[in-house]
Amino acid sequence: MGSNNQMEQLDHARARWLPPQAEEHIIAGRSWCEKLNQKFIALSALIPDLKKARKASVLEDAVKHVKDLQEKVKALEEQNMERTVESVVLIKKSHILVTDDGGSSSDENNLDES
Amino acid sequence: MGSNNQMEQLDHARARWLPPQAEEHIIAGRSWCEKLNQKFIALSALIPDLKKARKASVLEDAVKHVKDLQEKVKALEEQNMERTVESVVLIKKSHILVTDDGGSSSDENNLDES
DNA sequence: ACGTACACGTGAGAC
DNA sequence: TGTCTCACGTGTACG
Repeated sequence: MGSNNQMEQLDHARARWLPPQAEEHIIAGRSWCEKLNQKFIALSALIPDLKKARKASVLEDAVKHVKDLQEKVKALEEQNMERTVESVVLIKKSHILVTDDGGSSSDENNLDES
Repeated sequence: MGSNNQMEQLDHARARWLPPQAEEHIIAGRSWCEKLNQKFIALSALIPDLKKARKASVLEDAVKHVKDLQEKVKALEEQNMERTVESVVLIKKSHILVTDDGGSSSDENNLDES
């Protein structure tokens, strides 16, 4: 039988011969891909309620989550400022009550709480 | 020009003929890749101080940024709780001062400010 | 000249 | 079934 040609070597599993340089290129490409995948996994681990293990979903949900967190930070900062103001107002009020010297002649110290 | 054989078609720019099915597969693969790239861009737009426009950097810095934001949220929540407690204490104190019924019979209302 | 980063073609598997 | 998703090989470009 005359089947001992090159085709015998490069059959079922892409085992064809390559110059060592090209093989390193192949390995470089593969490990780059694997590295990216690890980072995808690392990112997806930080995202709550990740439905689908798809790359597109990881990126999409990462965007949503970052936006949510930034909103949350903003809301908390505002709330925090309110609380600070409230404390200051209360302290001032206490001071007024303690020293008993406030509010009789001025109209800007009309402090009401809701 | 007598060179109108198939070689004319598949010359310099991979313009070889393909069955329509395979061509759709090619287009599917390409648009999937483009879609991912758009999401990469969308994510990188949310990340401050992104040095390099590399996919690996986007994923890495996204992880860092999410962690930073989560820490920030936690810190703000704690601070907010402190402020809330402070306000409550001040309100209670004010109430005591106003109603003037505190401290004489109970030892747990010993509120001091520093 | 070598390594890194990437887009695309493509085969395979999932749904 | 046809579509979607992905890993990998590979050509290309940049440093």
